[in-house]
Amino acid sequence: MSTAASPSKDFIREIIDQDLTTGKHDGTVTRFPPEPNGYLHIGHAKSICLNFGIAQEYGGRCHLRFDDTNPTKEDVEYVDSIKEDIHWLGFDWGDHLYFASDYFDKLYEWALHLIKEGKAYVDDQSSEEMRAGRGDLQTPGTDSPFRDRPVEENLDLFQRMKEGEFEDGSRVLRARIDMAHPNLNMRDPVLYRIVDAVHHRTGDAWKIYPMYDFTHGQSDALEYVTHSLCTLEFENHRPLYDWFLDNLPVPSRPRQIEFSRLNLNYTVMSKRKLLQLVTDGYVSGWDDPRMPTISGIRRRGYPAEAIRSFCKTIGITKFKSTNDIALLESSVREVLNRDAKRYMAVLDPIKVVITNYPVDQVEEFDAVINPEDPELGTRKVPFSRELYIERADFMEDPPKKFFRLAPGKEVRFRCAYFIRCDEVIKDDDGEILELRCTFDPETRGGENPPDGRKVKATIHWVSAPHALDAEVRLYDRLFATEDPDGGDGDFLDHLNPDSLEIISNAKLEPNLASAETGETVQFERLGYFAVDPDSKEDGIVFNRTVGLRDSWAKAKGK
RNA sequence: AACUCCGUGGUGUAACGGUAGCACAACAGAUUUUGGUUCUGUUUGUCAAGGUUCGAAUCCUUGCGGAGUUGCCA
Repeated sequence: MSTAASPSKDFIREIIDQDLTTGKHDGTVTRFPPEPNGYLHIGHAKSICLNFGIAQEYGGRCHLRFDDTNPTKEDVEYVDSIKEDIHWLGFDWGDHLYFASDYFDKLYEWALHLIKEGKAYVDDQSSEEMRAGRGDLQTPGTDSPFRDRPVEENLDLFQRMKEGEFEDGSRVLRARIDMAHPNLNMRDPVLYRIVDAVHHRTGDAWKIYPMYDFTHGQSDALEYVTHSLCTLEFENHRPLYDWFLDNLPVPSRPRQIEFSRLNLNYTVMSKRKLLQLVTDGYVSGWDDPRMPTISGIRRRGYPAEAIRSFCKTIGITKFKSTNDIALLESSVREVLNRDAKRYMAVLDPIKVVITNYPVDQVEEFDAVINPEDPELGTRKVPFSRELYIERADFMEDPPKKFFRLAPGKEVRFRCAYFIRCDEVIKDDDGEILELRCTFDPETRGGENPPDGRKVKATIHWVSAPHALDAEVRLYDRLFATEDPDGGDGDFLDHLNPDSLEIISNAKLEPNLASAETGETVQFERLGYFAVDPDSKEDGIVFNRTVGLRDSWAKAKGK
């Protein structure tokens, strides 16, 4: 369905098309292979949309495989959150949930195979010695003194490594390829290392663990993955990926294809840095709404559909690029404009008293729930003599282009009446306490009056006695500079000190009492706001998802 | 000249030897009971130099620029 919608295909889909037409494959199998050592972020979303998206489009399947070959870093906690995030994004792996650790026996057997073929050996060098022997970018490496160890000795040593006879780090199993290879990954890479740790799935069954390189391609082959899609930094691992497939009796022949990872400006994406933000308390957790994690984005109120459409617009290429956060926000607004219910909320209230409105009278006005979806109908909004409006919607001494309320000026209170400001009441410090205004009964519902009078602005309001109190958390970008990773110094130096502003006395239209946790609504003229899980019975909490486009703010800034 | 990969408006991406297009951003204007939405228009680009060709963003050569790679991480 979506294949017909997109006029052009990325280079990966073109390769798949070709493999299908040439008969190289008669189906398409992809996989998403996270290591369960952290939370997923929007960069992973790109890969998820690619792999699961291809499976959908081609009627194939996409496996979820946890790359759990390093027990010191991994945990089930991450397995669970990763599954949740993928589901939230709208994808499902069906019965195809796998773990690299499922293949430990097979991989061990294949290691023995290489040893017997003279293509792997046990190396007793320390990691320092190995590093020295590897050479560097310019100079070839030198052979390990253990490189020509007899097969029987290798078999014996490797088995004893497995049985836990040796200390961590004392020996490794290496492939016997070429110490002078221009690609460092081919200079006798490590296949197995000794790790004395409890694995979250295999417990203490293993004392040795395979490396990523010795695991990934073989796992793909065992699962009959046809196209193994990964990011660019694995490009120079591909010769090794292929070397294992060439030298092992694998059941199928997957192909690794690399694409460019996602970068976004004004944020960081590396797991290490995100972790530091959490552990050092710069954010409230992995799901802090300012984080680029899937859980953060979700809590912020970004719809999964917007993430998917964003991933579609940025495309798949091999060139390094940095996407503008504005592009993501534009996808978010597009979905939310279509779907979000509208309400009125006042974030920074000033009291307004309608002096000619009866003291105890309350009227209910009909307000459209979503102009993009008229079938949703209308809601009732109470209006009374005392109201709140936004402080920014009143100026005592307005500039020419200011259309909103000012002394002697008239505006429309949305869906209610034309209101004129007569008087400004201030305290001794000159702080505005309230505005005294009058309404025009001939403008009921906000209609233009019979005399043809017009106003230039319509502003939102909340009836004071009916208002719900709420906390609203306003988020801005976490970093003040476009590329916090670039340049000199610590990325933490680029943190935006104003990335969170908490408003504790926001006034909401009473209909908002029924908003559910996780729901994202529009506060008219302000932006989109999502109900935070911190909300309690007696106090609702909103996160600002993203503001509305604001051409007045822009004009004012000039 | 280590090796590999990559260079298209401000950003992201298309054009598969035949009119450089789309989205975001920006800037104008129209509509509007959200300074929202919608609609219209405008500005800005093929890294460079050679070559092949009737014709080059696309093919070739050279140069320039960027990224990745020297974990017993993935």
